Amino acid sequence: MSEKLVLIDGHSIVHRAFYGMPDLSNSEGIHTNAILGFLNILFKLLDEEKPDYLVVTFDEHAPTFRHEIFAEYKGTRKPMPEELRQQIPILRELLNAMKVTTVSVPGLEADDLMGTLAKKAQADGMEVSLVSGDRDLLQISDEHILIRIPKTNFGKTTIEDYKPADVMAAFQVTPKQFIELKALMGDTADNIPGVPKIGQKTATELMVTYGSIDAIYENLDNISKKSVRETLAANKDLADLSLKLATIKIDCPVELDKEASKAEGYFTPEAYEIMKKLEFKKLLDRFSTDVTATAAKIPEKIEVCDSVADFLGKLSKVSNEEFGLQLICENEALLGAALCVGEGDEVRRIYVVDYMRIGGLDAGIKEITANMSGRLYTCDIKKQYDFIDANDTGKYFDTLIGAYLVNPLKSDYDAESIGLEYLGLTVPTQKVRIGKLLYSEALMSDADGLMNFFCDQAYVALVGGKMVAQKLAELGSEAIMKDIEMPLSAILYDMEKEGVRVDKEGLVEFGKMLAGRIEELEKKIHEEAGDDFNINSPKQLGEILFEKMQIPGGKKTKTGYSTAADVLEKLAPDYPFVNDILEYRALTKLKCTYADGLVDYIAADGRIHTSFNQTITATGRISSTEPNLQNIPIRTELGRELRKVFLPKEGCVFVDADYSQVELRILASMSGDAGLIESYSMAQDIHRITASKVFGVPFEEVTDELRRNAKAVNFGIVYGISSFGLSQDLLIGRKEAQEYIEQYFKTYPDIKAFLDKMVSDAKEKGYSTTLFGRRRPIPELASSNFMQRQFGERVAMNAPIQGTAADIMKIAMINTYRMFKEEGLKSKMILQVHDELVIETLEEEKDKVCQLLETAMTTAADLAVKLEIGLGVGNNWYEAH
DNA sequence: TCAATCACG
DNA sequence: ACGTACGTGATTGAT
Repeated sequence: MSEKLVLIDGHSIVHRAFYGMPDLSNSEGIHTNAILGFLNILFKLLDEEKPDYLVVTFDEHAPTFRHEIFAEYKGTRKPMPEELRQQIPILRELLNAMKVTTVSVPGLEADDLMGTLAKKAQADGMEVSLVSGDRDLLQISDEHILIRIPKTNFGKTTIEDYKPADVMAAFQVTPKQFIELKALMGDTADNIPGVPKIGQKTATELMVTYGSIDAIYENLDNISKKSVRETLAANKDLADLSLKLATIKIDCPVELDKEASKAEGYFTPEAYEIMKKLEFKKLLDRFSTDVTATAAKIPEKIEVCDSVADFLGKLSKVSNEEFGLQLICENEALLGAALCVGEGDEVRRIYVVDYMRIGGLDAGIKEITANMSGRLYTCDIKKQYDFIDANDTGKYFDTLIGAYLVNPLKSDYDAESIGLEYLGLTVPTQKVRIGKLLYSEALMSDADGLMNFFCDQAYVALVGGKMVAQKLAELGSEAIMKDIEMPLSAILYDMEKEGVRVDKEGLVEFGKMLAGRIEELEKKIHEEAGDDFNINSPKQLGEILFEKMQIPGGKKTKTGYSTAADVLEKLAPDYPFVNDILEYRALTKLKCTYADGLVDYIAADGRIHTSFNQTITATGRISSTEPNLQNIPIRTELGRELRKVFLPKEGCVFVDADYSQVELRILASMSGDAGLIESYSMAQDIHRITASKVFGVPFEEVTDELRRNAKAVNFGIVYGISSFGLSQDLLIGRKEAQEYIEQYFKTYPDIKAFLDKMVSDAKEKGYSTTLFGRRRPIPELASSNFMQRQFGERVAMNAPIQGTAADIMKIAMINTYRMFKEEGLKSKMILQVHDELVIETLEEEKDKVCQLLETAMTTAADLAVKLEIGLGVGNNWYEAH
């Protein structure tokens, strides 16, 4: 079998990758999307083709023969975006480290190098794949030269392949003719203004008829269409020039160095280091363990205790110093523990199992943590509070939460990513260590894997945790960690454990009721459409609406028609059918996500135990998953009914407390705008008074519509307002929206100044800050892309406000928790919905609870405006809110 | 696994 | 000339 060579056009592929991949950077802010996209394409090619040789070509910054014959050559090209420019030297360095042969010759373009190498290799009897983003290369296509053009869209890569026959099929011309076709169309002379062009259709026709540019000019008189004839006649020189520019040289002075270009051995330690720095986690898996072994390593030795007492003794001994502790918890049982102590070369790892659960490990650890005065580092403490005393959380440091505070934008916070980022360690994942086994199963069948997994975690918790703690100190975020996040972790643990009681029968009943109506609607919709299509498929629905039924209001999304609610709502008045769709959507949502969906989460105790996640959001809010209890319907009456199935336990009621316009109050206070502050002291209804001031109407004469508009502007301000966004929301013209905004800023001038300052500060520093010092980096502000930058600006306006609101609610929760404890109440916080708290309380405690909530929540922050709350009491969530 | 949709603050 | 409100999570259909 003949040998195979893959040739890659470095510059064109890296460009493709850059524009096709979503923006991406590592934690140091180095953009990496083009590099990653390039590597994805490279490895896909290697996997697919398994070539014998690989060469990547690059252009050099030097004039080429094309510049000599045509001075303006590529002269007016758009400059390369800074984000891309930075990545190219890194990519070349990486390719070097991977021992990939890169060829670049000053004065020669990548195209020419590739053309020459390809033709020579073919002459030597090789099969060649030539990979480029540039169609000009199609002229090189030959019997043994396959041209491959990759397309990357949002990280997904597909490749178009061209042999001469495919060129023929696609363009009706041979590879040789293809370049003449391009020359005829003036493609290569793009930069010369004022050149009339011949369209692809005409050019193809001419080429098919006459075969070459020369032949066309010989037959100029036979061309019937006058305009074409004249254009051709007037531009003969240009066509020749175009042809010269676009013809790829196949006689450059380069040779394939077979020895150096062997397609193997890319996964070198040097490459590993670079990819690690770039945080290409998926690619790191491709390196064999002997390569990763040369990288930084966790000390291997583990001291296994043969008795629980021995372990507890050792733990007790270090409990007044800093130590890492990772508990093996499963189903409220403690199966074992890993301890990490010491510093530098003296780091020790100590391990114990208590799988029979007779050693008293659980009680021992609880007692030691209750009395310790050192600092406990761990990964994900919330999962371990069953066995860690929670009376004083200030002495605990959850390394994952710490890393989140350092940078809340990362996608995951686990020992692997923290180990990599802070220690340069490749920590094997749980899957690598014990596969899909449960801890209890691993204990029996892969005890070593389990031990290594937990000892690694304890190591990262301690050694990585110290790095994280140091970073937090540098950022001035220690207080947020110690006073807010760590105490909160224990509260969230309690809330999850407590859960919320849900009426299963009620939920099932609600689902059944919806099912009937849904079935009717489905039948009706299918009848009206004359087609049993899948209403849940936006693709099918779009085709029915905008093609079959010819409803105007066409395209929007990449993949076809938009059938989103805001589009359909505009059509609904004219088409009752569309209304049925909207109702169908609303009902199926209620049934699938809520009625049916929630039933599956009701535990044996009749309650739903959601997870409150502390390391997800960019702004500092918490999130709720499995199930999400922060998006239970309320905006429509039918949806709101669902809240009647959320019940307090026997003998209890719900007390529901929510902040009143907390974000707007924060805005008023942080900006110090006297007008807005005064508005809050003047009246209860902030939207009405805003309308009165902004639109210059006496307070009593503010119409509902004016109030609605003012409310929308208030919201918009908090989101980082744009006239477009406001116009969409209010269904008004952009100009009108712009006037509202201007009027608003005129009324409250300090708001405008404040928002501007938030943006300029964030631009300067690269991050925004809440009132309590929580940071959010905003890398988009440095983007060369206008859209990205504008997004960054809106984020810079919103993040301090939303983030401060999150801080305040967290503080309020901590206040509440402590007050309940001090007062000896049995009441439990069970839900948090960003600005709302739900308490399950004994009937006799409810007045006290209301009073405490009022204090806890309104004193959480000292603002220039009062913090106010709304209180409700009820026998279910519907009634209480 | 992703895109589209829609539920909440 | 672009295409846009901020922050989440679950479900569905299509790939």
